[in-house]
Amino acid sequence: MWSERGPGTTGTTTRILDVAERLLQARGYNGFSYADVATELGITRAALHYHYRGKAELGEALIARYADRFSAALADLDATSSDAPATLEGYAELYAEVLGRHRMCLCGMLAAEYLTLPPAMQRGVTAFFEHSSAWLQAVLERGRREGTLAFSGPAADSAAMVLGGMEGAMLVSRLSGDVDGFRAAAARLLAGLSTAADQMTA
Amino acid sequence: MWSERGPGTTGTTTRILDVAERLLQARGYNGFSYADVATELGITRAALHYHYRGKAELGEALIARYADRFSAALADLDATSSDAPATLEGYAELYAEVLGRHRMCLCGMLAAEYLTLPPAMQRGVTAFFEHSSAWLQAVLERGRREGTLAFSGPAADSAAMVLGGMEGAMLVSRLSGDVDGFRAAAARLLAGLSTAADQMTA
DNA sequence: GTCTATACAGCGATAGAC
DNA sequence: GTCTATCGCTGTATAGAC
Repeated sequence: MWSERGPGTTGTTTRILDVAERLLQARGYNGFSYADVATELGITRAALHYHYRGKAELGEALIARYADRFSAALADLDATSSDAPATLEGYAELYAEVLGRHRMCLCGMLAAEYLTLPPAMQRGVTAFFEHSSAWLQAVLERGRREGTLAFSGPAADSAAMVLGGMEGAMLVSRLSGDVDGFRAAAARLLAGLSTAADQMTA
Repeated sequence: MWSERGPGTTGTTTRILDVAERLLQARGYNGFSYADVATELGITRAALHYHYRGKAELGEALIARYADRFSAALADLDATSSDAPATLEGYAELYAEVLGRHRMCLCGMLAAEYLTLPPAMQRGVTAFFEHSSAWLQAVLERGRREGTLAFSGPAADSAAMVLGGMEGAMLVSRLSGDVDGFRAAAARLLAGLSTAADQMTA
């Protein structure tokens, strides 16, 4: 589970990030408070300010850690997937895992609240999507070269379709908690890119 | 423009809804206040409470009006489109118009904040997506019967793909204000459903 | 229908003791 | 590293005058 912290680090800073991350992914940046985090950890708001100067700094740290973890998961997909379609299936599964824990993608959530975020957080969110989009474009172009993927027009357009499709399917599926519905929608989306014979029967 | 109010009704209640709607679509339910709406209208917060008992009631009214307007736009597409692919293109254009005004779909925004919403608003959001999904399924099945659309598996899966794809592409495109990018991604998504010869070159 | 005035809870943040 | 205490601000909401 790329999205879950192992039992490795148990320092206060890590525990703060873990609690705040869950609250942010479930309720949004404007939907949780320092008090929520502190109460859950059994400490006071003032103690939180020792670790993170303010909510904005906490937010920046959350984006940075999430982006690093996601980036590592993408690199792992590159290293272990047999071909481009398998890479894309693995990509969809990253989102499915998050949704299975009743959460929204952290940066997808922040994208909705974008106009209310501190500038540094806005930059982090933008960078996350640019990085994801660039990675997707590379996968798509590789697949087209390999002959395992087929699509017309710029790879950037199809990358935007896949990225947006994952975020949006997640956003809507979370309302009913329907992870299987998400997987089915994601599979349909990717089937439109595949050259495999089962693309119409998958 | 289905998403824009004409100069017809200029009553205070309508003007309140117009201002609050724009704030909600831009900043989210937890991202604007009664004071924001009142200030922009040049009245006090207390006056707002005369028209809407509380923020929750205002939110319910916003969802109801938006859902009605959207529903009417869908009915109009049914009545005026030549075939299923044209209907889907019109559907995508509804979202493009909203995005062109630098807004997120009202219910897509509320989907992100879902867990923080009053129960009555949650029901409204759920109903909006169920209605949209049912409409999309009907369009897809009609297109498959007509031979203008091709997809495998339950229509519900492809409907979820289209619905989620629109919401997500919107969510991400709004960060950079790239309406053309949205249109391109939406076109790629719909191309995967079409039986038309230009689906690989559109 | 809109105002002033006010109540009260919650927020993020800081100072200073331990 | 965590506490208590407190500040200033903003949030929603209400009472009562006009």
